[in-house]
Amino acid sequence: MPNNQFKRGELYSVINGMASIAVARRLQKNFRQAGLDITIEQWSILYHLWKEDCLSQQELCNRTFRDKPSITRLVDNLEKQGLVNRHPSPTDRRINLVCLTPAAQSLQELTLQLANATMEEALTGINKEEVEIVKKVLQQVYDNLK
Amino acid sequence: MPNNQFKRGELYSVINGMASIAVARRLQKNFRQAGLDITIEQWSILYHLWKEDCLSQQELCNRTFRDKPSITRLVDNLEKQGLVNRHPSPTDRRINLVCLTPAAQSLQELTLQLANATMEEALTGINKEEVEIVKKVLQQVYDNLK
DNA sequence: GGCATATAGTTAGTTATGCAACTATTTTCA
DNA sequence: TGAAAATAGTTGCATAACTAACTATATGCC
Repeated sequence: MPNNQFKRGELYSVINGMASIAVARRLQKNFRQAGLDITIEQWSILYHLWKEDCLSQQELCNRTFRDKPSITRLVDNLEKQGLVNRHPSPTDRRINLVCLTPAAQSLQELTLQLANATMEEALTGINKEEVEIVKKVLQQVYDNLK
Repeated sequence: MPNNQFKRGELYSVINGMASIAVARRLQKNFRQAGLDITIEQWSILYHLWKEDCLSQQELCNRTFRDKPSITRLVDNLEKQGLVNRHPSPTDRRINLVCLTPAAQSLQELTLQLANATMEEALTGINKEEVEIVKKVLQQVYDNLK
C-alpha cells in the first residue's frame, strides 16, 4: 500500500462504521428487549412525525436523508403495522401526507426514553463542547458533499 | 412531544444519518464515474486486505464491524467478481483465509486516490484539531456501547 | 390552451444488513 | 480420553438501501 495514502480517510471508516453502527444496534436491541416490534429505520420516521405530523413523503426524504423508494417502503411497512396512514393532500393530488395513528402516538414516550438512555450511554465521558464540535463537523461534512 | 426529550439524541441522526451517508454516497458515485463496478462495502473489505492480506473472515468481521453472515456474502460477491479467493488455513480447518487476487491489487491505487479525494472534499474547511476530536469522540461512542 | 418540463410517488432488480438456526472443527476440562 | 463448550463459517428469512424506469399530477411558458 503506497505511503501517505488515505491518512485522513481513516476517518471514513470511523464515521461510516463504528459509532453509527454501534448506536443503531444498541437502540435496536433496546427496542427489542422492551418488546417493541419496530426497526430503528421505522422509528426514525415516527420520530420526525412526532416533531411534525402529516409530512409528505418527499419531506420525509429530506429530513431523513433517504431516497424516495426507501420512504415508500418504510411507509408501506409502517402502514401494515397500523402506525401511520397515507392521506391525500387537499391541495396537490400528487402528494401523500403521512400521518400518525393513535397506536404510533402511544409508542412515543417509551421509545424516546429508550433513545435518551441509549444516547446517555453512548455519550458517557464526553463533554458538551466536544459534542458540539462533532455536530458541527459532521454537519460541515454533509454540507461539503451534498 | 414532551419537552427536554431526546435533546442530546439529536446527535443520533447526525451520526447515523447525514455525514456517513453523504460520504458513502459520494464515494460510491466517484467509483461509478470512474467505471469501477464495486460497491463501497466491497471496497471496504479490499481496503482492509490491502493493509494486511489473507485475513480470516472472522478478522474481517472485527475490522469492519460487520457480522459473520455479512462477511460471508461480501466475500461471496468479491469471489464472483474475481477480486478475492478463499484459502483454507493450514493450521485450523475451520478458517478461510481471504486473499486478494492480482485483479484486486490493480484496483488499489485508483480507488485510494478516489477515497482520498472524497475525504479531502468532505473535510474542506475543517481543521485538524477538530478532526482529531471527532475521531476521539466517535471512538468513545463505540467503546461505550460495544 | 396546450405542450414541455418538473415534481411526487411506485415498482423492479441487485446488494447489503441483522437475527436465528445450522454444520464442522477445535478447545476445554473433568 | 471423551463429552461439553467455544469458535468459524454458511444458509434462510425479513428489512432496508440505491438505481433506473415508470405513472400521475402540477407548473411554466409560448
